[in-house]
Amino acid sequence: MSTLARPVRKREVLGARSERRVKEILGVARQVFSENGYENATTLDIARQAGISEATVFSYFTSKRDLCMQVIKGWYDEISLVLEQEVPMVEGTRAQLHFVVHKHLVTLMQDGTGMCKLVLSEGRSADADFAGLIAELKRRYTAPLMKVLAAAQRSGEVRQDMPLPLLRDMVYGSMEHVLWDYMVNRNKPDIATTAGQLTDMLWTAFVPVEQSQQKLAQFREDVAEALRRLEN
Amino acid sequence: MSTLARPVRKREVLGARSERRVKEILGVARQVFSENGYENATTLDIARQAGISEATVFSYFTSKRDLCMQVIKGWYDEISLVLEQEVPMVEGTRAQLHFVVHKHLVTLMQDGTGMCKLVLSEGRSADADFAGLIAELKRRYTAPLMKVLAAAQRSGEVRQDMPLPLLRDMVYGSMEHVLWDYMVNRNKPDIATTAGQLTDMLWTAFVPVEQSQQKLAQFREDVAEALRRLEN
Amino acid sequence: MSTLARPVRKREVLGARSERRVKEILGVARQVFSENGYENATTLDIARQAGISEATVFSYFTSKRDLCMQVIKGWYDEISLVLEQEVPMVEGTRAQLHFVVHKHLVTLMQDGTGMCKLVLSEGRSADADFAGLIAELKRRYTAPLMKVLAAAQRSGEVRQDMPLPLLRDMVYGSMEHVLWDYMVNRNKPDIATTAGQLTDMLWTAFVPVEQSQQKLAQFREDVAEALRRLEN
Amino acid sequence: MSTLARPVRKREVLGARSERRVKEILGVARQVFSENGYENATTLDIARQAGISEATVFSYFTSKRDLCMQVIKGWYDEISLVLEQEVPMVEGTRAQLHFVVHKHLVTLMQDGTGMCKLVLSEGRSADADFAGLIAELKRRYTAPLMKVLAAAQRSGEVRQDMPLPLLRDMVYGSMEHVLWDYMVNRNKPDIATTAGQLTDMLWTAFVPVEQSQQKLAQFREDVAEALRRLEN
DNA sequence: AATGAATGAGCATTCATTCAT
DNA sequence: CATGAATGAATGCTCATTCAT
Repeated sequence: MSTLARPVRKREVLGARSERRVKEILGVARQVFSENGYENATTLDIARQAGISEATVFSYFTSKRDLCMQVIKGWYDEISLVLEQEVPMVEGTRAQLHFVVHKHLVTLMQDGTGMCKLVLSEGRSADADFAGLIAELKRRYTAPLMKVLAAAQRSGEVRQDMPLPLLRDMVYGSMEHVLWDYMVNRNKPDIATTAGQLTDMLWTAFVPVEQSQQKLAQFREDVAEALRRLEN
Repeated sequence: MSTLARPVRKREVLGARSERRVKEILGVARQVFSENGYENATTLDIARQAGISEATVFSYFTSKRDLCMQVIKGWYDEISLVLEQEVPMVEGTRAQLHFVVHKHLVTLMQDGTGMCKLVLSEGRSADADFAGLIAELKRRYTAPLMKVLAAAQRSGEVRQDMPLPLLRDMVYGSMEHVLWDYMVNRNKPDIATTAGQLTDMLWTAFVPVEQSQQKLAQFREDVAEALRRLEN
Repeated sequence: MSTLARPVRKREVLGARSERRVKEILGVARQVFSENGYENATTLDIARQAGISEATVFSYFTSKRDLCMQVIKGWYDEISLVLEQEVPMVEGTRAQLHFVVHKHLVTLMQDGTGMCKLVLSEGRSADADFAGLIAELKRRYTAPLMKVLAAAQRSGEVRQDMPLPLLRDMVYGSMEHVLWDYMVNRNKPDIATTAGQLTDMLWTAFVPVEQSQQKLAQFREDVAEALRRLEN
Repeated sequence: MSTLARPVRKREVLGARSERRVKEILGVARQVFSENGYENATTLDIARQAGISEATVFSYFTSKRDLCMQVIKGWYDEISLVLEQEVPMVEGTRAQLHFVVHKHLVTLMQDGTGMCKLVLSEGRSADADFAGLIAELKRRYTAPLMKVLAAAQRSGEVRQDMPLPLLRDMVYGSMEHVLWDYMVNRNKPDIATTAGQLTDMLWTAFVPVEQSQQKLAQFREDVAEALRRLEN
């Protein structure tokens, strides 16, 4: 099942020209895969759009699946790198959350929804390797925000009674559905506005409740206590 | 809406036996499609698992696509019906939100997430009909909650400065990611707990900020006033 | 290969109701076959248009091929019968030729070219039985004209230096192409006019040459003889 | 004219080897199609007989239909070219008619009548493209004779009171039936003889009636006059 | 290094035909 | 007598992948 150790001779040592080729192919493949999805994209299509032969594609990548995985990995690496570098430059937890949300929406929206579809749809696949890799990439991609939220939880700036993964799911899940809506219904919302609104609500949800309902509860407790004393 | 008018050999469902067959096939197909996705599922596989010939499958469904659409529709119809009936029986907006969240998680979790995958993956598809149908089904499925939230917005119980679709996206998006997590990492969370936490945060996010704070302030004011009078 | 002696029980003894059924089916089948050709006609289509089930069709006819053969035979029988009865009622060889030509064109043209196509196209088929039957039917169909021409040849009214089959081929071949033209190009000529012109030319071709060129040749011979004598 | 713009895997013929392959396949296909007719010929059969895989066939031809069309076109092109070149080399209208008739009979007879069957049978077909192409090819094929006849009509050498298409139909229709006879009954006539007889009759039918009779009368007159003078 | 050429393995779909009821 | 139901056997067509040159 695993695609290791085939007796096929594939290029391993990459010269400068080779490297350029690889990038060329990856570029085209990203486009083709994101436009058609994994199953409906064809290696021929990729080769033709890259101006090379199918055989050449297969001399740089062991299989269609391999190529697709590299495409996805490349995309994640790029965007992850950006987040890793830029998130720390933003000050304040809320601002960082906003930054991540905004960046995510902008990036996936401008990509024409292609990569979004690809990652979301093909992220599963019966193939375990595939799914595993994606999970790992996703972990790296969401790490910057996770770090921020974790720290905020430790400092008490964010609710501590909620599991961190749940917070993450709320952030990325919400955005994903927004994007999905855009993809399917083709009605592009104003990114800045949506990012603002989303951040607003998310932050409201994340902030410790003692600042609102919990405080109320506490106060209610105090009053109850006062009443008890009073009755006595 | 778009089925061709060819002299199709498709049987109209008439007798009781037919109906059973259709359900049988739909059942198997749901399984196969949700396990492998549309593209990787084969009609032969479905036929074999149903213990019938491929031809028989095609005598009840005009095409693979048709079959898949009916599978998805059937699944949505089931769950939509439940929601439509039960949501109104729950009292209070927050409780209704909690009910929907809990139901959704339970249903998809116990379904092995297969249908979830299928719907999410095939929701796009190059085919317009397909995507259109799914969009419609989704609309019906989310309608009960949407009604609740809309009413709550009108009554001021829920923030009015946020677009309704965004609220919906937060609810369903968050849940989807939770399920995704489960699917990929196979770590099944406690559904009741997760549903509670999610509802908690969502509700916090939805409730008008001023309202909760105002309420708090008002309450504090009232109590303070009462205390003053009492002490006097 | 031959379709004899299958253990299948087919209806043999036909009651009055059965006979009606057979005719009904044959009527519909003629339509369907002539509209779509043998290969593209389906037994389902025939059954549906006859308002019965496929199974019923197969209880009256052993196979699709059988049905088609009977259709063709029925058509030929009808038109042959007419010719056999009416041709002798026309007086004069030329008039009889004209009658046959006109009848043939009218019949095939009004039939919407369907049967024409069917007979002409499916007349061959890899099946020897099929082709054999058609040949026989054709023989009967062309017999009336053949008789007329044969008699005319014997009486010297028609050239005797041409094989009778060749005369027949000219008559039916010419007409067939005229019909073909109509079928493909959809430009319907005036039947009466075309029949007249065709008869005119055919008759001119059939009439003994001594009445024209042969007479001339004879005359030339005479003159040559005279010249010879003169030179002597 | 009507080939789809899908990302077809069809090879463009480039090298010498490709060209050979194409011809190889076309050769086999001509055989298979003409033996079994379009519907009963299978791509697998063609591939096997060509000693290659089905996939290879489909890499040179977009579809079965495409392949068949090319076969027919190829055949027509060959024979059309010959006629276009050789007919003008023959002198005299009658001789040209004879040449075309003879050539046609020889060609189709030696071809085993397979192509004849194919063209006749598939000339219609529900497919408009197909029928259209064949009509065009037929037009080209019959053009040389048509030109000859048209000129002859203009010069008065051939009857002007008959539509040109009718003349054509008589020529090709007659021949077709002769071939049909051969095909079905397997009695091969002597081609030269048949060609002569057919030409004789056709020419008799085409030549203006008055002309031949007038010529005869004129000739008789002239000779009589000469004789009178001579005798005096 | 690059590719033209070839293909094995599938897959959805069709349809004449059978048979239990 | 009629048929609903079921199917075996084909068939056209696709595509990732290999390999000699």
